[in-house]
Amino acid sequence: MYRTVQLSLLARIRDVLAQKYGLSFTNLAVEQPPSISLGELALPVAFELAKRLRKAPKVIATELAAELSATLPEGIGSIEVAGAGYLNVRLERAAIAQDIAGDRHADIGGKGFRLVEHTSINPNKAAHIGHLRNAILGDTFQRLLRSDKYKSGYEVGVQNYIDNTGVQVADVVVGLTHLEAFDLAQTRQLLADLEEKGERIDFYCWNLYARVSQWYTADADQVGMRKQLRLETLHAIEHGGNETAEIADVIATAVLQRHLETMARLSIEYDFLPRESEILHLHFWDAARQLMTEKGVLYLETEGKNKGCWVMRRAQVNGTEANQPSSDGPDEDAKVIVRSNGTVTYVGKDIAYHLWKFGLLPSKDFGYRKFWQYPTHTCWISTDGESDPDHPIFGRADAIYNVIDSRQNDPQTQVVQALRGMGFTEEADRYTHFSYEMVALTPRCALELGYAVSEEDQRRPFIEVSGRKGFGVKADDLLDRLIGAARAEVDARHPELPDAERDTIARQIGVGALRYFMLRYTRNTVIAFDFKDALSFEGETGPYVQYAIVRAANIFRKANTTAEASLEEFANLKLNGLLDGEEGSVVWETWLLASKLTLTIEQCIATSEPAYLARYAFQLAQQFNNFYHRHHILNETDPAKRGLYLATAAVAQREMVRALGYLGIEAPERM
RNA sequence: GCGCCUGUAGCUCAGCUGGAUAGAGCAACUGGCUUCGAACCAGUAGGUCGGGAGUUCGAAUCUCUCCGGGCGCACCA
Repeated sequence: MYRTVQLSLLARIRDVLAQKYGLSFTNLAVEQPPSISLGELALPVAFELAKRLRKAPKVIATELAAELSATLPEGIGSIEVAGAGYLNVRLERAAIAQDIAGDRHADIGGKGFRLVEHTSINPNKAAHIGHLRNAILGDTFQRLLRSDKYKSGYEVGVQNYIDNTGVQVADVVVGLTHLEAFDLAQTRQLLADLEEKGERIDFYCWNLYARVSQWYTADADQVGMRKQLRLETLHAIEHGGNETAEIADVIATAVLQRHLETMARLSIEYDFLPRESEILHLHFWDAARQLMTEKGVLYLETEGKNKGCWVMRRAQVNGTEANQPSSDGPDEDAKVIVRSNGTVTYVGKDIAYHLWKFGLLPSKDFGYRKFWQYPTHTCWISTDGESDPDHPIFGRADAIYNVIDSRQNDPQTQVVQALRGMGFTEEADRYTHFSYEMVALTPRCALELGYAVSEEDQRRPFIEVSGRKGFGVKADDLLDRLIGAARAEVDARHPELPDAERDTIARQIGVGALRYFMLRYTRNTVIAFDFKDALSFEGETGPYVQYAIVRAANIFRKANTTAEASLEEFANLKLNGLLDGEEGSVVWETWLLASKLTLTIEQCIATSEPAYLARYAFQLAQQFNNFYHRHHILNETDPAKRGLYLATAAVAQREMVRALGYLGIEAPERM
C-alpha cells in the first residue's frame, strides 16, 4: 500500500511541476522523514529546483505545498513545509489502515519469459556451503519474480546447468578407474553397496575427488603420465559412446540426484537441467560458430601467439570503436574461442549456450525427458535421444539471470560482449550476471573441523574452501546440525507434542536459520562462515521472525478468533484517533512498515538483491515485538483498542508470513 | 602490470537512485518472566564512515589521489 501512495503522490507532483514551472523529471526522490512525527513521506524536490528556479528551497516548497494542498490525492491528509525546504506528507492514518487491512497493494510483474539459472554444481562431489549460498540466492530471486497469489509476476523458468563432461567429473572417474580399479559393472555395484549401507555417493566422491587431486602430484616422476591420463579420460567422456563415458554418466547422474535431494530439503526446486553432454553431442557450437563468423566477431588469427586459433576481439572498456581491426599486427588481447587443435574453449561453449537461451540458435534445441517429480511439477533434463513431445519451452528467454559467483566476472563479461558484438544489444542488456561473493571459513572454524591451518592462514580473516583439498563444510552436514540444534530446543519447550510434529518444527526452524543466514548478507560481501553465527537462533535470524509469527498466532488462538475475522471486524471499527498521537504512533508504525512489502520486493528485483527482503522481514518482526510488549492485547478492555490491536497483529503476521514465504522459509504453528 | 570488488561501533554487517540527528545484530553493562511463551523487550556505553583533496545548498554515498584487504586476468573448466 505504501507503494501505491508513493506512486499517486509522485504522479500528482509531476502534474504540478509541469503546470506551474513547465518542468519534467524522470526521477523524483521520495523518502521517509527521520521520525514518524514529521509525516510518512518526504519530498526533497524543492532543493532540486532551487538552482533551476533561482529561488530559495523554502520559498519553492511553500509554493508547491499550497498548490498540492488544493487537491490532495486520496489518503493524504496534509502536506507541509519542514526543515530547510522538505515537503512532508502526512497520511490519513485511519483510511490507509483500512486499505492495508483490506490487502490493497500495488501489483508487480510484466510480460516476458525470465530464465533464472542457479546451483550448477559440478556433479562430482557433495554440495557445500558455497553452493548453498548460490542456490538460496537463486531460489529466493525466482520466488520474487514468479507469478503467485500476491502478484502477477513474470513467467519464470529455473535452470540448473550440469557440467557432466568436465574435468571435475573426469577426476572422479580417474579415481574410480585407477585408484579403485573399477570398471562400469563395479561402479554400478559401488552405488548399490552404498545404497545398502545408507551412505551417500556424493560424500564418497567428496573424499575420492580430494584423493585423486593429491594423487596427480604426489609422485614427481608420475606427474606427466597422470596428467595425461586425466586429459585422455576427459576426452573420452566428452566424446561419449565408450565405457569411460558411461562410468562418468552413472556417477554424475547419481551425484546429481543427491544434489536435488539436498536442495529439496531447503524447498529449492528446478524446472530444467541442461547438460553439457547435450551441448556437445547436439553440436550447439557449430551453429554458434557459424553465426559468430557471419556477424564478424570471430576470425582466424594468422600471426602472433594465437596463430591458428579462432579468436574474438575483446571490446575496449571505454573505447567507442571496439571491434575495428587494428592495422598493425595481431590483437594479442583477443580471446581464444577455438584452439589451434580445433577444440572449443569454455567461453565458446558458454556463448553457444547463451545464444540458445535467448532463442538465437533457431536450428538447435535440446531433447527433453522427465527426470524428477516434485509434488507440484516436473523437472526436465536434456537428452540427445528421443524428446518427449510434452516438454515445456525454455530456450526463448526475454531476460536471463545467471547466479554465478564473482570469480567468473570476466568470462561472464565476455559472453555479454560477444552478444553485443553480434548486434544482439537488447539481449545483452537483459543479461544479468547475478554475481555474489564466496562463502569462506574463518580460521577458527577450519581448526574446529580438524583441518591443518598454517600460521599464515590463521592470521587471515577467512580461508577459501577447496573441493580439491576436501576442505569445506558439506551442505547436508550443516543442515543436520541446524535441525538437530532446533530439535533439542523444541524437545525442551514442547515435550507434549508428538514426535512427528516436533520433527517438522525443527526442520522448519533449521531451514529458516540457514536460508536467512545466507540471505542476510548483501551479494558482494564475503561470508566468513562460523558455526557460532550460523547456528544462532537469536537476534537477526530466521527463527526470530518465525517466533514473532508464532506469537501472533498464539494471541489469536487464546482470543478464540482468527486473523481473518479480526480484519473483518476492523473494517467496521470506529478508530476515533486511536492511531494518532504519541500512543497511537507505535501501533501506526507497525501498520506502515507492514504496508511496504511490495515496495521492498520491487527494490529486490530492480537491484537483484534479495538481502533487502531478509532485512525487511527482520525489521517488521522487530517492530511487531515492540508493539507486542507495549500493548497487551488480551488484557485490553476497551473494545475499540482491542479490535485495533488484534488487526495490527493480523496485518503484521500476514506480511511476515508472506515475506518469509518469498525467502523460502516456512512459519511454524508453534515453536 | 591490468580489471572488478571492498575498507562504517570491540566483532559481524545495513545504509535505496547524494538529503534532516550514520543504524541493526552479537559481545559488555543495567533493568524487565505468579507470561498474549524471555528463541523476547526497554535502556546505557561504544563511530574524526581507511587518509587527503574536490564537486554540491547538502557527501558514508559522486570524482580524483594515496594507503590497506579480497578476487580475477591460459590454446583449464
